Amino acid sequence: MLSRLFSEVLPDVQRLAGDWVEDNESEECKAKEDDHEPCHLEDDDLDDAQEGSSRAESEMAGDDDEDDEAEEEECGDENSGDKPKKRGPKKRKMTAARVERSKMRRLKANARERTRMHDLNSALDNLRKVVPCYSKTQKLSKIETLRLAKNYILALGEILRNGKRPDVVTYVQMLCKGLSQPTTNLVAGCLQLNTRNFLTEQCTDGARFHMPSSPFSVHPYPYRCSRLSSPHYQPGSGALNLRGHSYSSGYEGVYPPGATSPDYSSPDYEGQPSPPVCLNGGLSGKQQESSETDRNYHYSMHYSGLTTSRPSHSLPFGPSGARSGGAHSENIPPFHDVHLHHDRAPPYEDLNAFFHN
DNA sequence: TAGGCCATCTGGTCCT
DNA sequence: AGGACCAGATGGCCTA
Repeated sequence: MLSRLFSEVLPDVQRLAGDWVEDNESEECKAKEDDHEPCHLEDDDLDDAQEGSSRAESEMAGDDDEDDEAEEEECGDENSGDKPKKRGPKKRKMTAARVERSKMRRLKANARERTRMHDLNSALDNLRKVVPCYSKTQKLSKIETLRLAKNYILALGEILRNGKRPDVVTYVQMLCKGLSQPTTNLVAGCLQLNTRNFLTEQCTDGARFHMPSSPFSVHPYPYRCSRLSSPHYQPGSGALNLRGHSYSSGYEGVYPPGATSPDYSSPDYEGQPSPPVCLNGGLSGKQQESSETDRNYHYSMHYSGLTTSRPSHSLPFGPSGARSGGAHSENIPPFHDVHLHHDRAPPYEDLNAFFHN
């Protein structure tokens, strides 16, 4: 909470800090003018910064008391011995003023670097929002976000090349290639949730869902995982293991819910959180740990402006967050705000149309 | 406590 | 000359 607040406020703070640095610099300039010293950085300052930063650092510690009279003093002491004189520009001692300027440069550079990293992170956040699984509370790590994004691109490219939709399992496998087990479980869990949501919606509500944007094909047979069909299968305990081809629950061979796709062609689309499917509800780990019969997950589904609640929705996935990891970590986030994006894949028809244009 | 992830600082390099 | 970019170091936080 604090960190989020901090991150939101930080840019402003940084701007303020930047102003502060600027102000300090100008104040410093005033001080230097008072001392008859030019406030602009001199060549030797740059030299100090570029060739002797470490030296500056070391001298920063102790030379602060040095007065400016010594500034023009050459470093003759180090050459006073038998050692041959060093070539190159003569190094000047770090005066207090130069140390201050060096500090200021460093502060400004730090602020720039922070801003740069924040920009990078916000771009990464935008990327998180457009890859198939998105959660505000359980963010994918940076590296996993990049891997998933790469897989997503490759999967979509594969769809384009083959001209046909992959089945869900294949799609999940493509997406999860190279991902860590927790992330694999998270993504697969998201996809399966999506699938199951659709089932529930359709069966209990008769809701009319279209899946124009789903890249999935109907699986020729209801997929049953080995674990599910195994007598040893314990509901709720099954970790998805896509790499081992052990899936904890059935991909029922249906389309996941499609949704009103955002206008990706819109220039102002910047990876807004996907509106189509939003899972809310008590899916936190602690709740799920309560009991087997308590695994009646309530969630609401936002779909084209429609919000419904569905009780008694059983999940074969265990609880835990993206960071929980572990052999049985199903890495299912609390689902307070999980957004599923795979339905954002371009409609097959659209892809074809695009292909033939 | 170890390991993963992250933010930040820092110095070096390259570019304009 | 200054900024962007990069990579290493460091310390904090969180979870198993």
